[in-house]
Amino acid sequence: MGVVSVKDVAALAGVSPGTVSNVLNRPDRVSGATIERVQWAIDRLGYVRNGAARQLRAGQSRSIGLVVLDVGNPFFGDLIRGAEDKAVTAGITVLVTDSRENTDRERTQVALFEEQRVRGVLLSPVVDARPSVERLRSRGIPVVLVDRALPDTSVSSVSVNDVAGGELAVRHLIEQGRRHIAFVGGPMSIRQVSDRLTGARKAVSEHNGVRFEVIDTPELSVPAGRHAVLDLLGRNASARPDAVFTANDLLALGVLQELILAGNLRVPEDVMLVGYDDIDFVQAAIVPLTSIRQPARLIGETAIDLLLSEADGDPGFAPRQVVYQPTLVKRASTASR
Amino acid sequence: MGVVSVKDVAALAGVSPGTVSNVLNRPDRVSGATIERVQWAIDRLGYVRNGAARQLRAGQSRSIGLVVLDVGNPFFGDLIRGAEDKAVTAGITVLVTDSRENTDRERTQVALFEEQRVRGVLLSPVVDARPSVERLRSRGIPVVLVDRALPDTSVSSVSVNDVAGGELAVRHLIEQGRRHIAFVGGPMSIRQVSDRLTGARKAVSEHNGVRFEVIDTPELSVPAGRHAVLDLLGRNASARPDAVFTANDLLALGVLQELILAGNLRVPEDVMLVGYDDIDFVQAAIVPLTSIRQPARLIGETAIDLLLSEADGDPGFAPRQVVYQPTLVKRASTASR
DNA sequence: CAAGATCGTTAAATCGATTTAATTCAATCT
DNA sequence: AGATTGAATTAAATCGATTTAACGATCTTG
Repeated sequence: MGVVSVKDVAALAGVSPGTVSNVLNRPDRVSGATIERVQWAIDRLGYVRNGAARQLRAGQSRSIGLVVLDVGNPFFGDLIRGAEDKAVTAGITVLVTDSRENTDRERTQVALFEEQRVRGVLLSPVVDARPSVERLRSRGIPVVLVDRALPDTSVSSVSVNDVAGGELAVRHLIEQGRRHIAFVGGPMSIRQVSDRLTGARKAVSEHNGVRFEVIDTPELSVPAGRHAVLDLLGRNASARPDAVFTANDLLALGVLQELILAGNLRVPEDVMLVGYDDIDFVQAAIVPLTSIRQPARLIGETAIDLLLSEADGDPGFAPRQVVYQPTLVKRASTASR
Repeated sequence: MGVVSVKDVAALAGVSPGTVSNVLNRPDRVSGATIERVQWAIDRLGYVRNGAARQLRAGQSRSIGLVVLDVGNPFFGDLIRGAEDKAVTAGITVLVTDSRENTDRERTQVALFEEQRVRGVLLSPVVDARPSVERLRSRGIPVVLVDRALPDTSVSSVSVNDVAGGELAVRHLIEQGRRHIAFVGGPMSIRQVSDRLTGARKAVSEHNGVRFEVIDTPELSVPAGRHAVLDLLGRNASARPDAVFTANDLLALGVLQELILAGNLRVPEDVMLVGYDDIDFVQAAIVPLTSIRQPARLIGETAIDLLLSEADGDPGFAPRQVVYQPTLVKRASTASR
């Protein structure tokens, strides 16, 4: 029993394997009566196409790969949904893997997609996208970078201006009257993090008399945020920042949590707080958080569009770099009385 | 250029394709000198195995499929991570798709995995698991249900006792002195939801003089939670529940948010609140939420273990149903003064 | 009515890697 | 020397679906 192939179906329907294939792929070339007979045989035997064989012949698969930095992060959850929605309408499946912000895993996963001869890859790269991009490119597999652009224009990307986001956040804090700002985030090897920091510095440099400091974290998580705060708690009021900008919302939630637990510092009175990503949860936080919003879903959708147009090989195709602008969403964590 | 195959590698290295394959798969059967020569040719040409061809011959792939109800939900994020961690150690890749709590999507995705001849499928079913399970089973593809068991013992599953979870939550509310409890959740077609409700009813029935009502929601999201509250806000104090138990944390966060925004009802004084899943964010909520914790990561890990042992076809293999017990995590939202 | 066009179908080649059975050649044994 | 063993390698078959070129049958058309 077990494996039912076209041959079996063909035998039962009394036709050749080629005809079965035609029924499946170009029914217009087959007579009505034959279609019915073949369909009946297919149902009878419970036949299911062997994807591997199909793909081997076709040379490419019907799926695309998506490598994200962290499936647990709701920002990527939204991005994935945007991508999937667009992909299904094109009859294509999105296969998701999680690189965990780890270069080795990213490499392994890209290599797997390469072996699978996927139609294309959406990549949210850990550090330097170039090696992975080169690899895929040399094999003729289209790549679109998400949430990150490359300096040159040879590869398509959909990103958000992270420098602008950092600027927005810190400028807002300065406008709210704060003069000692701490940036919490890391590792700096992640481009989004360093870009946001660059933006923050830029905003600081536009004003005189603003102190700025950086607290490096090993990862972008709630616990890392909590840990980063410990350093601040011991200081006396004059040495302590009166505002914190974090590289993402998870960190911000961690910071907030630890401040509340410590009990002697109030948000926003003593410390204002701005996060990044505007995930659903920040508006339900102990103190609703001001955050920088990125159009996650839209990024996913646009990325699929770019990828498919590149994969369909329009002769006049040229890589495009789409850059969305982030927006500031003000909430209680930066409200001045 | 484009496609480099074993043939090209073999030609350049001056050996037969079979030897190249041996170098790749059983290097012990090949002499040292030959290995080196082949490796050199592989590097030189940038050869990458064609997964489809490999799999066609092998009859099965090196990946397993995981269908979750909602990638955006951190509970599944943790589950995915647990599964991936276990899988990589076995050299297997996890392909994730999101059914969006939609039966048609689930069917499509299961069918895709079927075509791909995956090693096995981890399924978190929308409604009735049976059709999908039957299909995969009849094709000899192992299935493990996650976050949901089937009444009979013919299929492996890793789940959490949702009835017990509902009981835990409501019993706690009653012990805290509440006597009018509302359950917020839906759609009831999702087994987890109805099980939690069953547990809640059970706890209610063990005490005299406890009022209980059900507010049905169309989905398990923050907005759905907010919407569900609107009904309660208009009531006067005697008709209003003094405690709410929600089918998951997202709903609870929505409920909390709307109560805070409305302004006239305090948590926990006027309304106590218990959520479900204990996602990271609930401890950073405006009022840290009491919740029912499920060992998400552990579920993912265990599911992979069961799947692999079934796939490896130990002769003495029998399906196992692993049921974990949920635990109550008490926080401010149910603190009595 | 013969020559061509059309339609439905099929036989056979193909995609690329793996595997089995066969072959070669050198080393070991009697 | 002749026979035996063993290791290294190869030729050829195979997995299952798709596709190309060819075929026979029916239908047009001049």
